Amino acid sequence: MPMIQTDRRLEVSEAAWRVIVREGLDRTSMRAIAQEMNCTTGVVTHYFRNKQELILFALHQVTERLQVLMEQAVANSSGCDRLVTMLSSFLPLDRERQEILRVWVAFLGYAVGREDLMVAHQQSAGELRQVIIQELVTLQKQKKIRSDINPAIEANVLLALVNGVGLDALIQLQRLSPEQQKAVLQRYVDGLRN
Amino acid sequence: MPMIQTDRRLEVSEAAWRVIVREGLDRTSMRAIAQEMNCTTGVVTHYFRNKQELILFALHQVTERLQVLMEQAVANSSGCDRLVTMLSSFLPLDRERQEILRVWVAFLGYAVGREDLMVAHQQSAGELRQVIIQELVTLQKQKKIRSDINPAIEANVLLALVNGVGLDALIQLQRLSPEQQKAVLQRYVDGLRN
DNA sequence: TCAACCTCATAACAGTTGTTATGCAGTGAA
DNA sequence: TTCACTGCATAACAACTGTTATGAGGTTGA
Repeated sequence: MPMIQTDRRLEVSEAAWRVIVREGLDRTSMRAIAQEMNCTTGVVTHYFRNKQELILFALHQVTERLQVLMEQAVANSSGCDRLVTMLSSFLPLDRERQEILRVWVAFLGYAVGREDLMVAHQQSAGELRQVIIQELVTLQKQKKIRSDINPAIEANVLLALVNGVGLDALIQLQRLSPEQQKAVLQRYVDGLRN
Repeated sequence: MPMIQTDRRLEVSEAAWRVIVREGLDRTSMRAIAQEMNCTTGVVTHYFRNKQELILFALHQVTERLQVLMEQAVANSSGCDRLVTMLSSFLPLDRERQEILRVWVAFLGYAVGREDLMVAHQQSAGELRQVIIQELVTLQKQKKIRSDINPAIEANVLLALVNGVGLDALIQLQRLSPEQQKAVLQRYVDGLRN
């Protein structure tokens, strides 16, 4: 088991992301990734035991980057606004979040029919859900949101809403504008207020 | 150009669906589909010019089946209940709708990085959106829902909600139960009432 | 009967896939 | 220096991919 530099693994993973967004996940071969890095498959196979490991690593980066975005939101606001900002991390409001969404969707489709990958998806989704639950519990203690709200359930609904709005931006030609996306989220959260 | 029996094409398409759900879209090869039908690739290539055509046909079946579900809803209810029933077609409440959702997600992920397939997705999503818009316009004329609602925008939000809730059932281990899914939809639509 | 056609099996094609083995340049430690 | 090890290129492997050509059996209609 060689000592492995995380930076280099990240480089491979990011190259994989670019190929996924540009060509699609099923056309993201070892050779395509290597070419994207201007090197050969030797690099890819050196840092990842096999493709499965690479895929899982790249998928993990989705959650990683989403959590970074959410933490930034936590730092810069409070109350219900903070919840809205956190959930905005899932909306494709800028180039970065659009890319995250596309990669996420590509992996999700790829996970259909592959139980192991779907489980990995469920785990990362569960982590994000926990963050939202925690936030809802806090808001409820502060009496910022209604007491009849069940945080565990409401977290699912909130994530469903932002994921759905994100998908809308992907699949609808007459899609919601970024402002409308934010407005939908804002209005729904306002409905939770005390 | 041979005269082609639609029934046989449907058989191939349905076999493809089963393979997609069981094995994943990228492992759904011509040979796998043929094997699912207990015959050889000769059948598949006979009824479809190439794989692209097969994929598009199978994707079209998603919209087809969703529209059938929605039409059944239209026939059996009226008012806001009808809207709820129509939108319930997108929720994975039974085996059939679960299968539709999985195939839909598989195709969507497959469409990332393939502009032509994404456009096909957008077209079918647009069709479904039109149905919802029409229903909202009707409800508004009947003064069943608020007059400040913009049907064109609200259709996106409603579809985003049901798609998001559907995804929740796929990716969350602690997912919303079918009853909770319906309740979320019902509560949101109630909020549109006059 | 015979010819046209639909339906499908079989086989071969070139290209791509993930994986593995091999080897070479560089680096740091002994 | 010598030895081990990292980082990576190269090449080969079998398996699998979509596509295409060929032909056989059955049906239909003249």
